Amino acid sequence: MDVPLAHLDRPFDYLVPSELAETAQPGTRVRVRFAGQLVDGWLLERAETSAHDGRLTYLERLVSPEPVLAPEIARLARAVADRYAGNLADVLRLAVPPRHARTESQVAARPAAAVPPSDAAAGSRPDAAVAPSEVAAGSRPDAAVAPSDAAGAPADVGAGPGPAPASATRAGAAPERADGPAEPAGEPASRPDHAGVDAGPDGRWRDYPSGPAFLRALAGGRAPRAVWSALAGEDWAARYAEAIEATVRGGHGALAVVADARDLDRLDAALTAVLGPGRHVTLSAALGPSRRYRAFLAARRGQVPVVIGTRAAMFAPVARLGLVAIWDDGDDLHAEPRAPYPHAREVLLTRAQLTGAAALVGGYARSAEAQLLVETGWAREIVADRATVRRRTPLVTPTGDDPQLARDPAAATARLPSLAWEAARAALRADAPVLVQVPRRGYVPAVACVQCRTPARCPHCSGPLALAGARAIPGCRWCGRVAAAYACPQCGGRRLRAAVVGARRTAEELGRAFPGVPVRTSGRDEVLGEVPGGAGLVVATPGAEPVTAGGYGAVLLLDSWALLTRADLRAGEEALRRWLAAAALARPASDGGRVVVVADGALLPVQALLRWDPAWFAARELADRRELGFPPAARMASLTGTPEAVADLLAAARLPDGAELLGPVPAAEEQERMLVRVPRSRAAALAGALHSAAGVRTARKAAQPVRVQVDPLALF
DNA sequence: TCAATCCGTATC
DNA sequence: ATACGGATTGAC
Repeated sequence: MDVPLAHLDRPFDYLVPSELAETAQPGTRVRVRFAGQLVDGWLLERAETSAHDGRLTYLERLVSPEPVLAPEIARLARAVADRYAGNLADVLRLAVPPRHARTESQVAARPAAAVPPSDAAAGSRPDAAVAPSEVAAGSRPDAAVAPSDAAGAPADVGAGPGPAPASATRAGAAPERADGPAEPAGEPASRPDHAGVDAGPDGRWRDYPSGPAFLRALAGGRAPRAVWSALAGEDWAARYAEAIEATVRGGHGALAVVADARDLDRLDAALTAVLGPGRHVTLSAALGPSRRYRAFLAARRGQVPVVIGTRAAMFAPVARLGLVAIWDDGDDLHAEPRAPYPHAREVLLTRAQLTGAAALVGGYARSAEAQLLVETGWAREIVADRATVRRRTPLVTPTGDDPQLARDPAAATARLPSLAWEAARAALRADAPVLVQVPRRGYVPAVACVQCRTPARCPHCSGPLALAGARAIPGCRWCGRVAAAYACPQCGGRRLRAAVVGARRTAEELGRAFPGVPVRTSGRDEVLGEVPGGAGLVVATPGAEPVTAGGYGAVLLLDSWALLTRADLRAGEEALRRWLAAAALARPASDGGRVVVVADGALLPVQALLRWDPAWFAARELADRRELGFPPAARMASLTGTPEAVADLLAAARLPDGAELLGPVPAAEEQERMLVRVPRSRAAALAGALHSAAGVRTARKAAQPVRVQVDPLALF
């Protein structure tokens, strides 16, 4: 029922009129009379009986005979709704693009060319849909629309779709052993090429000891699950294309999600090179309604075995799904901003869990969530050995805590430390391009110790301290306590200051520091995909770094201070993710590739960059989060609304044992925000409790809404 | 005692 | 939204 009210978030039974007996199949859109109104709905299941004792009404009409909602997706949507304390209707709105009638009739159902027939059993589920119901349809219109338990209530999966080691181990899905030898040890000291696909079935997965085994498992139709740390200079899109190709060769379909249009273009090109044209579709919100629906239909009808896209594709139907993949899962674009705010990584992992598909979570960096997958044994890591890492990695140097500015006056005005200036000059002399990464402005400035720059955290709850306006007394953004007598735990310092980002001007100033060198910028307004080799400066904001054919001679990471002091739980992780993404575009040290990061080399994220060891950092990060009780070690939900509404919801909620309330802190005007924290083992119970409580309120027609967000991207 | 009305709740 | 049931109220 397309009614986003929590207390109506369940199936309702309707009679199927005999003229719709054939066409009203599960997965179709229908119109029904509900509480005196005509509303849209989903036909979830046909059944011969109904548990409802009241009188049943007939379906009003069939919107279209196209069964757009695949059974697998119906189950997935229910699981996602449950995980995020949301409604099925909301998730289905995200999962199935709006119907485009003209497209639907234009694109007459061609015979499925790509993949062996499949569908209801998408993947390998024996228990998918119950009661297809012929009988009811033919004779009397007494069939019912009822998904009820079949698709609904995913057995309490403990922590939900996330890593739940116990339930994760299935015969077919056991992570492929990272078998040791076999692969060429004497890899020639060849440069990582920044373009091009290697010959051989394993492609360049050979650079990772367990890589070939992963590909073999995919090609063998098995379901390995991997967290992949890409080497510097890695052509990740080609590797993804190879993994997808292996999956298709193994007789399955694949789905890959990337963060933005640029990554999508790259993957699209790589996939076309490997699979040939017409074997995949791309799905993104940017396509527009008609093309989006067309691509969706092609996938739904099984005409292509592979779907790639941005997060709009995370629910895409894929016949015989054999692999779900996500690249750079730490990018916050993977978080859906519409209710119930699901994250692409979690959705894809849920799909892997539900269908027994393989999973690939890759990036130059590793998120704490990915680390959790590794540590719980849900997935195996695919990493290169240290010797290979060293061979591929540029030379990374920190400028130290108090960077000495370059002597050159022009460089000094650009706030360029001498180390950075020299690295850039050397690269330009060698006729190599130089990448300069500067943070975008607009970050909420956190406060940190003036002396040692340690970010200031609340002594009570470890939340971030902030200076509200001109007021000199810092307060906690989580629990609202005022930290009047704050003393830095590191150095005892008592003075705090806000981090201020000055970014844009740097770009212009850089041009002056290197007269005669062409300067290009890539950022929000205009994102460059690729720049030519040869001497030149490229100033880019994080995420907008163009690639260049031979790799950059030098990469400068400026104003890292602003990244590191963001008022965000993930500041360190995010800084490292952005640095690695930029540094990965540099040539290896053996080719003179250099990276200069303007930061203190003692800081953990900087250390991780120097060593090029994202796994090590992720392990530290996850350990910290465990200690502090932060996600993903704990599960959190935020409740936002007027104080009365939030209190009302909490009063109605039967929170699980051990639930902790943090806050309130002021949110938008007249609004406040509460955080609820539970151990991971209570995650499902928390979501259930919040959803029921929301149901109590919608049933009562409470006027003031409360926004419930499980795993909010930003905790403050 | 009965009907008009109010309120809360369910909605196939 | 609207329809319904049960409780409440007020007039006969």
